Amino acid sequence: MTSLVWFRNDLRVADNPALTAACHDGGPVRACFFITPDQWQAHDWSPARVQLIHRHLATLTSALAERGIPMDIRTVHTFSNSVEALGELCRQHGVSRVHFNEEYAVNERRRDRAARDQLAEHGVTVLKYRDQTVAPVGSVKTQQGDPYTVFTPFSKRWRAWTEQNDCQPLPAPGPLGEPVSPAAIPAVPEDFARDVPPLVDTGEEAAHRALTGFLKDGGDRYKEERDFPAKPATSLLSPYLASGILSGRQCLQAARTAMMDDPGSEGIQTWINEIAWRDFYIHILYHFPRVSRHQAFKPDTEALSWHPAGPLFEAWKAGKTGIPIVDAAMRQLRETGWMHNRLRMVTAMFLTKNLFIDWREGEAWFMQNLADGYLPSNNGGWQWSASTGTDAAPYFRVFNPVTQSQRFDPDGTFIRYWVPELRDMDSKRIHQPGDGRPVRYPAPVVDLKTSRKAAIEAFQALKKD
DNA sequence: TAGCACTTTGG
DNA sequence: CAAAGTGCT
Repeated sequence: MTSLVWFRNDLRVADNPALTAACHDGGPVRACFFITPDQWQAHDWSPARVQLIHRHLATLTSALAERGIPMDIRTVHTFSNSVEALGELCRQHGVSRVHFNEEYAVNERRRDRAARDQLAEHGVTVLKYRDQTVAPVGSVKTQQGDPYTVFTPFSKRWRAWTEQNDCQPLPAPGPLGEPVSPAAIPAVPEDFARDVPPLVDTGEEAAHRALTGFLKDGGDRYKEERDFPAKPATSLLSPYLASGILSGRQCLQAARTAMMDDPGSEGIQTWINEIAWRDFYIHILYHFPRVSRHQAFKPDTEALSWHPAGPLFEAWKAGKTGIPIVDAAMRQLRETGWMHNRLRMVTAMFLTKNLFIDWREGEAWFMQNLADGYLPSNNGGWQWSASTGTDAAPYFRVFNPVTQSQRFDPDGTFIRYWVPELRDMDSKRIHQPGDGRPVRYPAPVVDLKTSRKAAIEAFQALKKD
C-alpha cells in the first residue's frame, strides 16, 4: 500500500505533518506537486513568488529523493485539473492513502473537497492536517467562544495557547529506503517568466540559516529598528513563510531558543508578535471566508464609492505620485518583489484614503509583485489599512505619508536610493519637495489634507444610515 | 460594566 | 492633548 503526500503550500521536509504521517504509514511513500498557472494567474501570484517556488522545487525534490521518496511535478491548468491529475497519479501508482496539509481560502477548500470526494469513490483514504498556523485555526477564541476580530486580545490568548500547548516543530523524517534519482522539474510557466532577481537564497536549509542568522544578529535590534526602511532590520523570512518553506512553529521555536541566550530580549518578543499577526490573519480568513472572496471584513464598507482606478492608480503603481516615500516604496516593490512592512501600510493608506481607490486594486497589485504574497497576510494588511478590516479603526489612524516619511526615513536615505531624481535634495525638504523639486519629479497628484478629510467624511457617512 | 487598548494626527 | 470608535474582559 503506497502513501502519497500532496504538497501545496508546505514546501518543506521538516515540520510537515502530512509528510511525517505518510512516512509512518509503513509502506512506500510518493510525493506530488501541481503547477497550476491558470489558477495562480487568477490568484494574482507574482513571477517573483512562482520563480522562488520553482527554484525551491528542485531542492525539495532532491531532499525527498534522498529519503527514497519520488516526487511527481505536473503542470496542469487549474485546481480542478490538479484534482484530476491527483486521481490519475493514485491509479498509476496504486496509492491507497493521500495526505495533505489544509489550506483555508475558498478555492483551496473547494479543491480539497473535490479531491476528497473523488478519491473516496476510488477507495482512497484522504487524511488532512492543520499546518498553516502555530495555534490551529479554531483553537484561539474569546471567552464567549467567538473568533477574535481584534489583534491585541487575540495575541494575548495566542501567547497563552502557545505556552500551554505543544507546538514543537516535527523533525524531518529519516530515509525510508534507498535514494531515488530526482525527476526533472517542468519549466516555469510562460505567464510568470518575467525576469526578476532572486530575493532570498533557495532551499529549506538556506531558510533555516536565514532564521537563525536573523535571531542571532538582528533579534536584539528588531524592536528599535524594524520600522526604518533604510536599516536592514527585518527578518526577510516572509518569502519562505508564504510558500511554507518555513513554518510559523519553526520560527517560534527558534525564537524561544534565541531567548534562552538572551532572556527578556524585547526585540525577539516583538518579533514573536509578528508570528502572532500571521496566525491572526489566517484565523480571520478561516472564520470569515468572505475575505478570500474579494469581500470586505466589515460589510457596511461595501457601500463606499471608491474612485475608479484611472491615471492616479497608474501613477501609484509606477511610483510617480509626487509623494517621495510612496514612490520610493512602490519602486522597491516593482523592482525587488518586496516592500518594507512600514511602507506597505503607508502606500496602502495613501491609495485607499488619499486617492480613495478600492483596496482590492492595491491588494491585487501587491500580490502581482510580491515574492512573499500570501492571501491571509496581504488581504489582512490591506483591509486594515483601508479601514474595511479587523481592529477598531478610529479615523485618527489615517497616516500622513509625509509625517511617516520624516519619522521613519529621517535623513531620506531610503528615498534617495529609490528615487534618484531627488538624490540632491537636503534631508529637510526631500520628504515634501514642493516647488524646489527637480523638473523630472512630479508634483503631488493629490492634496493630502483635503483628500484625508474627504475619506474621513466618506467613512462617517456610512454610519448615518 | 466601566475601563483599557489601539502600527496616529494636527493644532 | 484632544479627537472619539469599538471589541473585549
